[in-house]
Amino acid sequence: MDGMMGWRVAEEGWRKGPWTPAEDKLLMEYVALHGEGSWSSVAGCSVLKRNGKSCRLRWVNYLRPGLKKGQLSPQEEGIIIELHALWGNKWSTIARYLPGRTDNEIKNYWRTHFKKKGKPLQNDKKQKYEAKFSYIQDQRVQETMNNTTSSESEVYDKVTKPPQATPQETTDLTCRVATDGKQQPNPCVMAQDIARCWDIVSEDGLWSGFMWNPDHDHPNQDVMEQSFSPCF
DNA sequence: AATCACTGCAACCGCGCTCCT
DNA sequence: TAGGAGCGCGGTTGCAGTGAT
Repeated sequence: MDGMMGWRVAEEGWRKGPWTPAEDKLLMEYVALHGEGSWSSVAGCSVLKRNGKSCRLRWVNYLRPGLKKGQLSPQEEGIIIELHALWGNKWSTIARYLPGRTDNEIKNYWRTHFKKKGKPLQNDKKQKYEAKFSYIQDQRVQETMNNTTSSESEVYDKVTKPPQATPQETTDLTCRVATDGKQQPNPCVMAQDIARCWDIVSEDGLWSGFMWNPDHDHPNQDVMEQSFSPCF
């Protein structure tokens, strides 16, 4: 297919370009057998002529169980707008708050719908959201200032920046430590932000439902409910 | 019906971070 | 502590599909 599709022939014998169903099957069998991770060993353990990087990308973006296919809902669109206004191009971070969606998908969606087009309505909406989120961030800075001895700049960093993988921040506003020891954004903080923003946005009639409607199935519903329930 | 332009999306690339030796 | 390997992330590329002319 490489030649047919016009993709370059890979160096070192690796295949590149679109994946075939047979390759997908091989990769799924490999993951079922060995689990996720250890992507560099895929080539050594299977007949797949793909490098580890390619395998990981294919798995994460297409084969992983629980992935949502199809168009993003208006709710998801709203979440992306909000989180992008807050964090910028931290696609993987944003993706954590959209179960079943990948960073690549969100990135593509943003580029397609908001960066390129620049439709007046969408720009208006985005500016509106950004203005309101700026207001919320200011409020949170004031609240945090009242509760800590941090300098204003430090507080702004905590409130506005995406979570960084530094141990010091694992107990701060934006991070928590997962059971595997890795830092994760704290969904509670985002829930509060989004819930408050939700109130504001709802006033405008821009959105029409709960952000993650419990009536809607999604693969990580238990985790999401567990994460968000203390905040609402 | 043919051609062109635009859009959406899958996949690749390079860089930086983390972990292990 | 330094260096290498592996992994994850963000940016970019290129193909396929679709609508407009």
